[in-house]
Amino acid sequence: MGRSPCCDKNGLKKGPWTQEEDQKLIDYIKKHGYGNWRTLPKNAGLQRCGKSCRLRWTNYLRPDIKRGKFSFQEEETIIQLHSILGNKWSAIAARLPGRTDNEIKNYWNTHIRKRLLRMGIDPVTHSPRLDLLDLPSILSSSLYNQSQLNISRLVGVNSLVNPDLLKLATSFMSSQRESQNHKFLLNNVDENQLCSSQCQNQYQPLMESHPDLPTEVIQLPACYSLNTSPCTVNPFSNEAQLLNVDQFPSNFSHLDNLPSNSVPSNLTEDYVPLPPNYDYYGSDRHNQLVMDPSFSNTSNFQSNNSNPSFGLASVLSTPSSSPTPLNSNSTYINGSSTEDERDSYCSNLLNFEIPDILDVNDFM
DNA sequence: AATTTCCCCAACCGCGAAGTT
DNA sequence: TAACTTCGCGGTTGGGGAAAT
Repeated sequence: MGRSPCCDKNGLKKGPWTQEEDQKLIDYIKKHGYGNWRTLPKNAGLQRCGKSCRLRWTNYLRPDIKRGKFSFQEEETIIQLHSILGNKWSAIAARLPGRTDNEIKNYWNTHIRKRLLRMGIDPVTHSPRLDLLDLPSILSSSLYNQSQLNISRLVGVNSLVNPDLLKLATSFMSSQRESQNHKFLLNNVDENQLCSSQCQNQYQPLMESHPDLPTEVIQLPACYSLNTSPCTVNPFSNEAQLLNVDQFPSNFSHLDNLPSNSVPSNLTEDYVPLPPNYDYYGSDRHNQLVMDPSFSNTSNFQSNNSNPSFGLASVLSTPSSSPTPLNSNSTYINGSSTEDERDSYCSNLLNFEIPDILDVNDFM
């Protein structure tokens, strides 16, 4: 309730900070510490509102801030955490020492999010999006040529995405590879009747409203990794999971029968408990965000991938409840027919539920 | 070289939660 | 318990630099 008065109304300065202002703020906080942001600017001799001072300090001047490019490790961690926490940037930042929520949010919106989209991964649900499958790029990758695509290990996707759908996606690729031997692919969706009536029903409304949408352009992540080089992750542990195109059903009606809220036991096998040192980096405001130990002790959803941080993957992705709709960001292309426009259709195929055993609140 | 477009990121805005009176 | 204050979070904006034309 209530709100602090706007800076404008007090005639306070806005906009970029000068070096002098920075120095004043640093000097004051060095001497007196921070807190009571409302009175701080006055005491520090700054013509700024407390909010602005706090933001400047927490996002820029704080001595423990790590500046510079995000490491690959950090990127992976962000993705994995985002799959669990959604747009809880402060919670994500709490687990990335030296990074601020603002920095992570910016990095997500400007880099990671776009990259996931290009890779055919829904940045909100962290699920592969069949509607975004970009087979040409996948097929051109050495990864694919080596038949080493390992969808089940896609970071952040492997846990709750319906395994049959992963098979489906894999099979799409297999089938397309087959057809590539004869001619350039991507024109066989209809011919091969790969889309079930269910799928077609989901396509239908969008296709009607956007007849120009290319039905053949389907994108699957070559690897849920930011590494653009061929993935080196383990191949499918069970090659049988890679369905041959010939085995692929002519329709997917069986998907209707799949339990939407079940997590196959084999999907939990890759998980080990969280490392015990899940703590944060100092700032008092984040101390409350330490990982709940009860979770780390009981969860079976920690990935055993090389990432030392989170491997919870998309177990607790932020599907429909995500506060940020796909099209909420400026990177979301509006207007013409784009890959983003295709985001909506068929996505229901990848819906999944959070198992009851997990309490999302443990992460908050 | 000039202009336009794109992209990034620091900073702002508004809301809700938590704390205080 | 209601009213008010303060703080923190997430979404958005816009200035400026880079890239493209």
